[in-house]
Formats: sequence, C-alpha cells, structure tokens
Amino acid sequence: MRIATWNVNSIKQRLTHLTSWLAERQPDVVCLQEIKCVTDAFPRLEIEALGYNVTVHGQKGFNGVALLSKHPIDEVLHGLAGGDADVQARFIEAVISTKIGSVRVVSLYLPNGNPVDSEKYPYKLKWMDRLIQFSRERLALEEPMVLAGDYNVIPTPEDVHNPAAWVNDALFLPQTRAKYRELAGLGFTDAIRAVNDAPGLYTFWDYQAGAWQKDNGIRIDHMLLSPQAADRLTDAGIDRHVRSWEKPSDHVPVYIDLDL
DNA sequence: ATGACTCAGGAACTGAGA
Repeated sequence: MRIATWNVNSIKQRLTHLTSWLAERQPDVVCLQEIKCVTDAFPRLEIEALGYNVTVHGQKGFNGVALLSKHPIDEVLHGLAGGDADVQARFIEAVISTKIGSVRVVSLYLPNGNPVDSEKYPYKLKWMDRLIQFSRERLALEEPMVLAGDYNVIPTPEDVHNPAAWVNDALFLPQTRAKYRELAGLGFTDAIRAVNDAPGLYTFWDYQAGAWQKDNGIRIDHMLLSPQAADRLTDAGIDRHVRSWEKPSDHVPVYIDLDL
C-alpha cells in the first residue's frame, strides 16, 4: 500500500497538478493539507471519478485538510481532541481497510507558529501537546498507524539548506524541535530518515527569492510510523520534481510503501 | 533587506503562509 502526503496550497489552484501526480505516483491513500476551501467547495466529484473515496475537513479561506483513499475509509474523525475552542481545520483521522489488514491514517497540518512573539507560537506548542496526547492513546492500540502531514517543524540542521537563517524561526526553535522529539520519541519512525540519512532532502521551497533555483529548502512534511507500520515499511521518497512544474505548490509530495 | 511570491477574500487592498 502506498500512502502519501502533500500540502497543495489551495486545491482549487492545484487540481490539475494533483490529478497528474496521482496518475504518475499511483498512491492508494493521500493526505492533503492547505486545501484552502470549505468542505462543500472541494472538487470531490473529480477525485471520486479517479477511484478515490474522499473525506474533507474544510474551512473558509485557509487551512483545511482532506483524505483520499482507493480503499474504504472508516472511523473518520475531523479535528484533534483537546481543542474545544479551536475552529481551525487541521486534522483528520481515519482507518483504511483492505482485505489483508488495516492502517490508521492521520492527515495533519500543524500550526506554523510565526511570529514567535505573538499568540501563534503558544498555539503551535499547545497543538503539539494535543498531538502528543492523541499519539499516546493511539500507540497503545499497537496498530499500524501513519501520522502524515505538514508539521511545520525542521527536525535537525540536516533538514535545512541554511540553518543559520532559521535559528529564531518557529519552525526551528529549540523548543519546537524538543517538542517534536518528544512526539517522535513516543515510538515513531520518521519514514524518510528510515531509508535515507543524506542531507539535502527537502519538501518545501519558498516562492520568494529564487529559493527553488538555489535549492534553499527545508524538510517539514513528515510521515511518522507506529512500530507496527514501521515493521512493514519497504520504501519512502520525496517527489521533488513536482516543485519544477508550472505554478506549483511550495510543498512537494512525500510517500511511503507499506507491505500491507 | 522582517523583501523578493502566491494564495483567499472580494473588488483595493490585507492577512497568511514559512
């Protein structure tokens, strides 16, 4: 089973990119972030026509996540627990069932957190605490599980072209990285790092200042695997060529193959 | 160079992104 994640930066602007990439990469499950539309405005029919089931957690203007699957989608939950007053659409959990087994999949869009001296940074850290609590509970189930999405976290200096430029940024602050380590340390495997320890593996390049041309990128889109999923990991990769397409998202897809 | 570009919303610009 192939599972992928992609922050498309507006599904309306990126629908042809998505359909081209689906034909090319042939994923069974896709986690989308930053669809930037309300649920009813999502191009559901176009994607269902390609053989995918669809669940959407949308929001007016920004944020918004979705989950696509060629297999049945069950036990769908929209929104991360612990945020009764949180109206931002950043989280979908579901169970994908096949004839030979099932996998729990989360599509998440972790808050950016900038500027650091605003209320946005504590919101990010609190959201990460909620994700840690969620993960503790789900890991206790000892199931194959994949937490996929835009984490807005640069885990290590090997995950950024120019670390010095990011030292005071919400994506790279020591407190952010410590919180991410606390999450990963619950027992997750970073799928990309499980198959490739090379530097220069990026998933985002800013639109500004020729970042793509200079390969001035960062790795912030991650797929964290429970032990039961990591045991079945056969491959992982980043489709960086998608960033060179006309009118691209600033993020590119990340995918894994599971023997499941 | 705390800027460069690209979105949504809504009709000229601002807010958000990272």
